[in-house]
Amino acid sequence: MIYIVEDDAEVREMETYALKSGSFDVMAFECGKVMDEQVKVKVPDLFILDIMLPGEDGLSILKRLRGQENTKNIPVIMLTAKGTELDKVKGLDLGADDYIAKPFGILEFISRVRAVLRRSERSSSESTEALNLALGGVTLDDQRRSVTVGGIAVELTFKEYELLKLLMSRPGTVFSRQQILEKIWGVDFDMDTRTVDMHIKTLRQKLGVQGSIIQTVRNVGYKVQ
Amino acid sequence: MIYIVEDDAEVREMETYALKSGSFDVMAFECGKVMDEQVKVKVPDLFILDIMLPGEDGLSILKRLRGQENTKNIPVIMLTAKGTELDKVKGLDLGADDYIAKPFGILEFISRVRAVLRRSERSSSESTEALNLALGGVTLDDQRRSVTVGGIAVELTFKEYELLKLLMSRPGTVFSRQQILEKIWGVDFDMDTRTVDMHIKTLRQKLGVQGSIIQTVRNVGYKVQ
DNA sequence: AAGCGGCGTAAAGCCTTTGTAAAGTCCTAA
DNA sequence: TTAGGACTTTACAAAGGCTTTACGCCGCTT
Repeated sequence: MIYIVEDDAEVREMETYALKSGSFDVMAFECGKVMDEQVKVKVPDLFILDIMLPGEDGLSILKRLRGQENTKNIPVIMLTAKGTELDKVKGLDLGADDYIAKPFGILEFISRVRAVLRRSERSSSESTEALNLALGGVTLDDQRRSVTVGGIAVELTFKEYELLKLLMSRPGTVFSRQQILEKIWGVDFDMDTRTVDMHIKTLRQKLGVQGSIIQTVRNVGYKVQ
Repeated sequence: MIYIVEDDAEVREMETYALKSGSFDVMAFECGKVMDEQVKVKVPDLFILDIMLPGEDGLSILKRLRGQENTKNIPVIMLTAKGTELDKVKGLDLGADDYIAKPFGILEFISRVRAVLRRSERSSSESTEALNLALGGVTLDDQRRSVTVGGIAVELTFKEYELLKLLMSRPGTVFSRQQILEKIWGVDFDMDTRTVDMHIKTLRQKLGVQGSIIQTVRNVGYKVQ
């Protein structure tokens, strides 16, 4: 969810339209005051603030967001009119995550929103990252994207690696083929394929003697243990 | 190396003496202008700025340092005379790493300098600085910005060098094209481009037989090993 | 025991990803 | 302004993984 504060109705609708067409959830507000109410209800993933606003300006809103515990780590993109103003604002460095000068193209706009969200996502999940799994003689180092069996490195392809990582992330838990397809392959998949079985097979093969840690649960799916 | 800006000669010598006795390298300047010349020659590990200065004051210098690419991540300690002034300055939060109120004891001074440097070192240890890498027959000297293969110097362009440096900074770790674009090309890159592949190609070419240390990880990115 | 559905395995074609050359663009220095 | 180098894009070739197809085996049900 993205919250926008922009006083000009036309610009506001353009931005909303652009982001929605980029398949983001958007709520737009005319001023910071109105947005504050909504922030109490739900904290968004990103704020987009116009700098020039009647009443409280964007910089002031930014400062306030940075001061509140629940919003201080939410990324903020500032929008500003003139190039000269942009430099000045950047120089202030009040902790916005990006600055975009008007006028801007829709594609650039979406792309920079995406970039900020991507960075924020990564930095927030960095703590969760660096999982280092070990089970039996099998180890998985997610930093290096490497797998060893009994200390010997094993080369896995992309799908094989993702599959093993998924299974090892929850030892003992059974994953259905449907779940596996959704997590690794993505969304819609007509459940009439042997692809998962295929990759399970090559995985077991490559894991050698440890291949038996991957167990078939008939009529349900696969698990490791 | 620590740079100090302090107009009072007596205080300046006291500070210099204190730090030298703490086995730091120090250079002291009477005003920001003089220091600027030296910064062009070499960027220090820490700035210590007096706030009250004739001409350009310390806060202004600080703002300038934060605005320049080569100094924006260098820690800064601000020195100020009165306790009341100290609070005011702290409140401004202009991004200094520590504030010390005069008068202060030599030991406290040294210990706080040490603390700031320690913190900065830790945070910058992962943001690759001044690294001297070697891997296989490939060496990278970041001081001289030179690369050799089997002892023979190889000429790299800017992007090629940055790319190799990034990859070699974490041998074994896979970098996605997206990550590479963000780190070397800058932030807002959401585009679909083969530029990275291109530079990988020329890099491998220039590294000759050692080109194979750069490995493709299909569907993920590149790594060196 | 036979039938049935689920699973294992192998091989081959397809399709996505990557390598590479070459043309094009941008930037900088003369 | 022009020339040169660095960088980027384009287009096509090559490679490799992914998916499908086909068939055999196994366990469960009837």
